[in-house]
Amino acid sequence: MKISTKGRYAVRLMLDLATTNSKQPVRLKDVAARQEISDKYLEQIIGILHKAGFVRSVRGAMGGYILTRDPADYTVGEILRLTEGSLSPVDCTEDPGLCPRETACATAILWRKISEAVNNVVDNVTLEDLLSWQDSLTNDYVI
Amino acid sequence: MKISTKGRYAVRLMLDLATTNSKQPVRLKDVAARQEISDKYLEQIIGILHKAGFVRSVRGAMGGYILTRDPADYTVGEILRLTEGSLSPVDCTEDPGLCPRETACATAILWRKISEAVNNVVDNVTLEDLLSWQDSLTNDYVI
DNA sequence: TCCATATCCTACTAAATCTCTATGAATTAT
DNA sequence: ATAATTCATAGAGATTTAGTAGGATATGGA
Repeated sequence: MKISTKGRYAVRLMLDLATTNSKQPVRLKDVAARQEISDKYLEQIIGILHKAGFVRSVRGAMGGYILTRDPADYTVGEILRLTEGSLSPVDCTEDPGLCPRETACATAILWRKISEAVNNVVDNVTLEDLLSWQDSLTNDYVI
Repeated sequence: MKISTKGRYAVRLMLDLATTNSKQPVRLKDVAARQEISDKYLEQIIGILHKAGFVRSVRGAMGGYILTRDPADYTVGEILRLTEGSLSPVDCTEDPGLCPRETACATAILWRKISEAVNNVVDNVTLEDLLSWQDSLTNDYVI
């Protein structure tokens, strides 16, 4: 029941881009350094996000990546589903006909409830929410 | 983000015992046949449940397993945590000090929200709930 | 033009985890 | 004694995870 590094790194990567939120492309190497993640691994992950149109890339020297939308317009759910696949705890809730026991299976109702609970969180948290949480954490609230 | 067969089978196993709900011990072989699960694999799983006191065992011929409590007194959360380990999507929410970024990490708040959402479901669903759902599914509701 | 700096692409791999299977010992009703 | 059952542990094949490695491609600036 774990989210793999791929999905977690994808969220941190997107949050990092949202944090700098510059019109200038951000180098992946810098993100990797700030987030302390292997840059080669991040390359693969941003490739997925790029292919899905979540980021725009600028190739060559002085290149990098830029968000294509406003941070408020990315939900964590999109990012996680893209990189992790379905967030359902079982496959049978996704794919009707997968399980012959389907119609009589009480546990399927349970798995669906879990799935809905997870979706309800991730589909209602945006990168902007993460940004504001980040602000709250880093500010000392000293008057 | 999947629950493994171990956890899912454990729930189905416990639900099966709750369904027969007999004072006589239920043979694991019968559970395995009904649930179409490898009986040797189920042996391992019930071993965990037995060690935790969730079931009582009767050894030897005519032996088997019996629930130690009323179905209403088992939450799915207990069963899943016992067999799957923590249901948190990341380890850092469980183990303070695990991650050096802890205090400034906005994503940790997200993971905690997901964790809470999952726990809120599984800790509020009992075997008795599963039993009643099962009844609704198998009954035709023909008047 | 040439070079340094980026992204882009694909293959590979070590380690862990998952999902059982296998073997046999211990226990008990008949 | 025998058959049926739980109990304990080892191992194995497949899959997934979490990266590495090695380059090809594109671009800004000297």
